[in-house]
Amino acid sequence: MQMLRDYFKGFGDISSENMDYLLSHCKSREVPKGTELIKPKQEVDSIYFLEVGFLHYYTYNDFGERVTLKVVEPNYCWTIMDSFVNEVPSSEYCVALSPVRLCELKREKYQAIKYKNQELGNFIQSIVEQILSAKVIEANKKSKMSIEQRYLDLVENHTKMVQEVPVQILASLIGTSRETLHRIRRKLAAA
Amino acid sequence: MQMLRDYFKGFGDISSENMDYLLSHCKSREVPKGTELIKPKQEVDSIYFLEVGFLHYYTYNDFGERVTLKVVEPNYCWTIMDSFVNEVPSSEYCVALSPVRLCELKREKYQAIKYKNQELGNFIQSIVEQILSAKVIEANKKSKMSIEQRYLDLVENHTKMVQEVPVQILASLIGTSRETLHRIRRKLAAA
DNA sequence: ATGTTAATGTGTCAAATGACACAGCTTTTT
DNA sequence: AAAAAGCTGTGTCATTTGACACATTAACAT
Repeated sequence: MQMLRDYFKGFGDISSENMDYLLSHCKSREVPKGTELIKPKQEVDSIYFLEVGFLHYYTYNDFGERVTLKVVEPNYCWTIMDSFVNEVPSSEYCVALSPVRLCELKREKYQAIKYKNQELGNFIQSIVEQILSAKVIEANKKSKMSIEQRYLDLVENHTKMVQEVPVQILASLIGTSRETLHRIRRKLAAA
Repeated sequence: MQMLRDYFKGFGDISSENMDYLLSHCKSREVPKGTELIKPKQEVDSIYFLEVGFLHYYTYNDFGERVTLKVVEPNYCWTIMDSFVNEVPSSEYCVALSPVRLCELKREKYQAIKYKNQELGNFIQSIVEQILSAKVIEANKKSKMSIEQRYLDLVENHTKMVQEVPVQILASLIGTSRETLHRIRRKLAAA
């Protein structure tokens, strides 16, 4: 749980009682490689915090191609937002790409934390605001980068992901085919 | 203000006193076409709600090309998240594409509302959660759609925007060149 | 009203991309 | 251990795209 504790700390100060209360509602869990954590039609009622390994969050487009929406890496908090917030079934998949350890926070627990006391309410509010801000920054950054720049960004800022996740998944993540990503890698290796 | 009132109502129920309190902190404002609402280096300390007209939110990439990040349309709540949340200068532009009427909510007012009472605090929290959810859904949708599908989506769900906003801006918004968008339009017109 | 700037439509051409096809490896399954 | 399944590297080729150039039209400023 130390990793999650540090993650929370990054969002601001909070009393140690409240921090312990928060952490006591999160349950650690091990998931073997290949596990389908989430399938379409399933209701997602948890937020996940990844400690070890990688998750593949993906869906299919109208042409039947698999599209990677996100590769979740350690020290990242993730859920299927639509399903979690609006209490509707997921239409997407999430599979463990490697042996994974994660912390799970159930919706009821999340709600309980929000209303436990003022400090916790404000703390959660602040986290959600900061995550929203990060999402918008990420989307804007993606919009202005070329495919090659997106790959370089992965290499630089997500080195372990590039090493451990299949190239086809990375290609889809940055919005191209595995062949084109391969050409980019070949070009970069030559330089 | 009626438009903003209805917008808030869409996020859930709230007492009429609190609704009035909320609205009393928002200031309506008219902005002529071409106004640079926001420039780089400027600190953005407001949230904007658009009532009439269109805003062009854009930046420049490393190749010096202008990239449209968002076309803000009526009944939409918008700000430069990074600047607003983290209190840093903007690195992006926002210009009125047409005569605009908007409501402005300053950061201090926003903070005051959050802490005014429990119901307002929860209400704001719920809005931020729902906006976060919408952002993620939007980004995922974009990831799985082709350029042509994105354009068709604009035609279907943002008809007025397609009519009033220059094609080059729309092209950039959906992630292509104006020539390619033109080809798509020609093809669709033929069918 | 008139010159100026911005936006649009269109054609050509070179470059980038995706679709296939297949061989070589690695990992998983039986 | 053998078979199957999945991932990777690579070449060819047709298609798509972006870059450029330029004519036409619309919007704006003086």
